Amino acid sequence: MTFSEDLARRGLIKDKTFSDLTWLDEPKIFYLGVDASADSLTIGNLAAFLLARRLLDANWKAVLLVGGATSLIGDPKITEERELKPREEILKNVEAIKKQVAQLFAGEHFTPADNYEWFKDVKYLDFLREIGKSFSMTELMQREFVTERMGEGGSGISYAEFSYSLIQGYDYWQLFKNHGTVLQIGGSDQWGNMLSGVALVRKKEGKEVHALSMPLVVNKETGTKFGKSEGGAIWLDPQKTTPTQFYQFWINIDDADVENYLKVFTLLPKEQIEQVILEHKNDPGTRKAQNLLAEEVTKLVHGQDQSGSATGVTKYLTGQASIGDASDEDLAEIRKEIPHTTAGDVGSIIDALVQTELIPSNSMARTVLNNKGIYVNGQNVTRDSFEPKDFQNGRLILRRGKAYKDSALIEIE
RNA sequence: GCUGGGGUAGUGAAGCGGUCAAACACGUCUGACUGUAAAUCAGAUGGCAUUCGCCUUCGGGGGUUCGAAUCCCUCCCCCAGCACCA
Repeated sequence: MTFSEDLARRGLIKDKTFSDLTWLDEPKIFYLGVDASADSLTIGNLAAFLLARRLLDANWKAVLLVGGATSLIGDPKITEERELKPREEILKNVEAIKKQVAQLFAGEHFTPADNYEWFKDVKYLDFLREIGKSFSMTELMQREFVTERMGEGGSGISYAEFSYSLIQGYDYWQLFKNHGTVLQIGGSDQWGNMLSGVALVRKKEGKEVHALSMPLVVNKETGTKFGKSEGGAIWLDPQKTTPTQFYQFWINIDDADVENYLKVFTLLPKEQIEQVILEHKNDPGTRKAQNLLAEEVTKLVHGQDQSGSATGVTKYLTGQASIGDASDEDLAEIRKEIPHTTAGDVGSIIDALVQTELIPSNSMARTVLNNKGIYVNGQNVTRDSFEPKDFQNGRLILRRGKAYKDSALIEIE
C-alpha cells in the first residue's frame, strides 16, 4: 500500500489542490501552522500534528510554524470577534506552544518557524502594495466567516480579523521562498486560509504549491465537533490535563467512534486496527479497542513512561487494586497524576471536593453529593464527612461521577 | 456625523419600576437506563449558609426613587440605513 493510499483509507483527506493523490508519494517539504490561542495545544490540534508525523515518516521534510504574528490578530471565528489578548500573554503562549511542539516531535527532524520573525518588520504600505494588491475583495467577501458576520444579524467583524487570511497567505509565500515548502496541511476549517497562500505563491512566483485539508473530527453519534461534547478541553500539557486524565478520556470513547479515532490518532498499521476492531465487535464489553487507543495516543503525546504510569494509576482508580496497597512509588505517581489533598478522618467531603477542584464550589458539591454523584473508594456516599474506615492505610480515592478521570487522592493529615 | 435598533447569566433569548438571582431553550453537571456511548427520563445549574437568610450580577460610570435589569444623563461597543468621502 502506498503512502497516499494509507492516508486516504484512514480518512485523513478532505480537500486538496492537486488532482492526483500519488503526488504525495514523492517526498517534498510541507508546513503546518498553529496559533497560540492558549498556552497549550489540545487534542483538537492533534490530528493535524499526527498527519505531519505521517508525512515525516514518509520522508517528507517539515516546517512547523507557531503563529507569533497570527496569534496577535486571531483566526476569525464564524460566530463572533475574538477578544484581543494582551501581547505579553500571547508571547507567553507562543513560547509554551513552541516548547510543546518541540516535545511532540522530539527525535524528529523539522524546521521550527515563527511568522513573527518575518512580520515584525513588515511595513503596512509595503504589505498593502505587495500583498493587498494580490487579493480580490470580492473573493474575500464571499468567505463564510465574512458573510456570516456581516449584514443583519451578524456580530460584526473587524478589519484586523478580516485581514487574517492575507497574513497566513503571506506566510506560505515566505516559507516557499525561504524553505521551499510546497504543501500546507491543516484542518478543513483552515482551507480558505490555505488557499490564500496557494494563490499568492502562484501570483508572486508563478509557481504551483499545494494545500491539503483534513476532515474535522466529529462524534459520529451526536455530530458534534470533537472534544466539544466531552466537557472541558483536553490539553496536551500534562500540567493541565494529566496523562492519566488524558488516558481516561480515550478510554471513554464510544464504540461508534473508536475505529475512526484509531485511524486518525494513532500510527498503528491498518491491519492491526482492523484486527482489534474485529475483536472489539465480538466482545465490546472488554473495550479492547478503547484500551489500545488510549495506550497508543498517550504514548504518542506523553511518551512510553507516562503511558505506563497512566495505566498503573488507572488500576487504583478503577479499584482493580486497593489504594491501601499502593507502594510509595505508586503513590508518588498518583499524586502527580490526579489532584490530591489531605483531610482528617472525619474531615468534610465537601471541602475535599472543592480543594481538589473536582467541583468548583461548596453549593455545587452539596448538590452533587445529594444526587449520589460522589464515590469514596468506588462506593457511593451521601454523608458529608469521611469516616475512619474510609481510609485504607491513611488514604482513599474520592471520585465525582462515574468517569474515573474525575478522581482525587485524599490522604489523612 | 445623523437616524433607528441593540448590548441580560456558558450560549440564544424573555423581562421593561417592586412578586428578579432574573421565564424559556440549548449547553453543562449528577443520577436512572446501557458492557460503553447516544437517545430518553429525573434532579441540579451566581456565591456563601443550607433554616428564616445573606452577598455579588443584567455593557461602563453617574443620577432619580423607599426601591432599578427596568426611568434619566453620559461614555463605550455592535447592527442597519442615510449622509460625507472616493
